[in-house]
Amino acid sequence: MAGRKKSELQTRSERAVKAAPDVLSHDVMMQASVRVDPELRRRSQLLWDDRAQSTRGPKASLTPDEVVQVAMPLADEEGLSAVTMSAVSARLGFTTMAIYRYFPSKEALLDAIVDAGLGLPPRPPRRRGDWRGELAQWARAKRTMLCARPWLAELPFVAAPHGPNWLRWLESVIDALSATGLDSADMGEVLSILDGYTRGASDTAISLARARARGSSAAQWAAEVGADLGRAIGDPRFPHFAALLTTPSNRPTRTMDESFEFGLSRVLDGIERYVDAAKAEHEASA
Amino acid sequence: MAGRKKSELQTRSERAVKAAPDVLSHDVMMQASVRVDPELRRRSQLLWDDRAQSTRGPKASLTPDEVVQVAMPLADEEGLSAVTMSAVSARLGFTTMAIYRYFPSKEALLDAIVDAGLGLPPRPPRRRGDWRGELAQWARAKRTMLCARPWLAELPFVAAPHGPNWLRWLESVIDALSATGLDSADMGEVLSILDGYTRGASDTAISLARARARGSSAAQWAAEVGADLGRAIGDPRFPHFAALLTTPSNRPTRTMDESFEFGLSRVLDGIERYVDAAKAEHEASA
DNA sequence: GCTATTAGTGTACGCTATACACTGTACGGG
DNA sequence: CCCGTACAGTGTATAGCGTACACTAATAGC
Repeated sequence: MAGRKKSELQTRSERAVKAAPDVLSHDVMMQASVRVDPELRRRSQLLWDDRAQSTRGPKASLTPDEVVQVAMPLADEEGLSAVTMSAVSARLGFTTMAIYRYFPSKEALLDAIVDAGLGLPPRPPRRRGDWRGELAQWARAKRTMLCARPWLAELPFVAAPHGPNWLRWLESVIDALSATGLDSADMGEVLSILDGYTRGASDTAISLARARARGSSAAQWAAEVGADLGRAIGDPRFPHFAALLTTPSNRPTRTMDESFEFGLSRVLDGIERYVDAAKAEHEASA
Repeated sequence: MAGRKKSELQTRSERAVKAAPDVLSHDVMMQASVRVDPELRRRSQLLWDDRAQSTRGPKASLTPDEVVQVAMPLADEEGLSAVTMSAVSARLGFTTMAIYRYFPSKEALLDAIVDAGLGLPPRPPRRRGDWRGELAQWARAKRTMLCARPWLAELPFVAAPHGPNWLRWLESVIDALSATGLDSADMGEVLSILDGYTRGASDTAISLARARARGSSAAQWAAEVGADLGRAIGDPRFPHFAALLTTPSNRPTRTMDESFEFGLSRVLDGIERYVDAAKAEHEASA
């Protein structure tokens, strides 16, 4: 902490990197004895520990959870940028600095808000074993959650500490994946495909919903996006895209939900093919 | 513009939404006559127009492009948060307010920086028609680009205007997709799967690279993430995840690149299956 | 040359996060 | 019992942000 000049808030994703992709091994994940950035460690701890061991002094009039429960509606109603320390504290009826008794920085508060915003993953069905159905259910639930809290998509996913709810979602999808019989490494990859698709598709839905709220109809949203995209028509640099815009589909138009389901099926197709192949290979060797 | 009180910067993704997914039809995209938020329209225009029709008055000592070309290294070197109006102007040797002669707001400048940061998509190969190979090449190029400019991932993808380079990437992937013979609606879905996977996988790679830059080894990154994730081990709420962490893989560990390739293959498998089915159906009906 | 237009400057404002010194409260040890 | 200590919440101050606005000075058309 000592000697740091710049605002701590800006450290969330400050340091840029030339990014040489490299080994991310399973084994290395298990080495726990390495020294870790103390600030990140602290933020992570705040998400997990119940810190209630103080005895002396006045009683706290709030809990960290109360602060989060007040801040979240603020984000829901007025967007993430409305979540300022003073706005949150005003809703609580305290001064701005009071919040710093519960969270050491806005960053830490946001971590908690995000994790609370994730909520709980869907309950597994009673009849287990249909991994494809369960993965689909998980993806639908996640998309619904992300669309319900669009401000989650405004935060850089990268480098945020992972709280209890984040881990619950992870546990949930791994639970479903366990029925595939895949190797643990493969499970990780499959998971990243499914999650990547789900988040991307949610972005699209959010983008539509947001424009809808801004103005009015889907038509207006289309006009806004189309204002960019429409430039492509007639521009010699974008012939295929222009063709895609102008060529009408010969089947009935899909709704957003149908689009999501369509893509989800393709994703699960790819996964299923690998699961089957892996199963066959496993049986052959046994 | 008149009467707006809040900082214009915060409007990028300000208005939150209850998000009822709905129709996103192809036809509605084509209705161009709808009224559009004038500010967004303005920002979009700035990305596309060459605005050089002034005649009277002193000559401009800069161009918008020069500003962007100075701002981008700033983001590369010191992260997105280092891109402040005063930092950019200082590098240019002008006062802060000078930039506002070229971009009406920081938002508009960021739009331009992002589009410049996207760069150009890969050139299509001479031998055309191998759509699977071309899609893979596109995804690899996009991942490389995203990893090289990790600050792109820090900006909310949602609702940003789409500039020329963004459209070039889109054109490029649609070009490759054209060889599939898919319906235009289907192409859109397939594209969203591939792009979602690519962006998600890039996030992971960035996260690793960033932690590497912050501290040192992959081991340290693993310790940071593991500090969160390691809590799961022994926690009764996360049995499957703990099992995944502790069960060693029986095959050699994948590198990040190998992981990406593996997932990419699964994604393309799913797409290929649909392409084949669609082709078969089309031939049957013809 | 006059004048309208425009590039860049200087100043000021409101907003942000948050450091720091303070006040008052309430428990635990004497 | 009461006093000292630890801690909750307040008040004030600061640095930095984006940007509105009034200004100066330079340019080109009439």
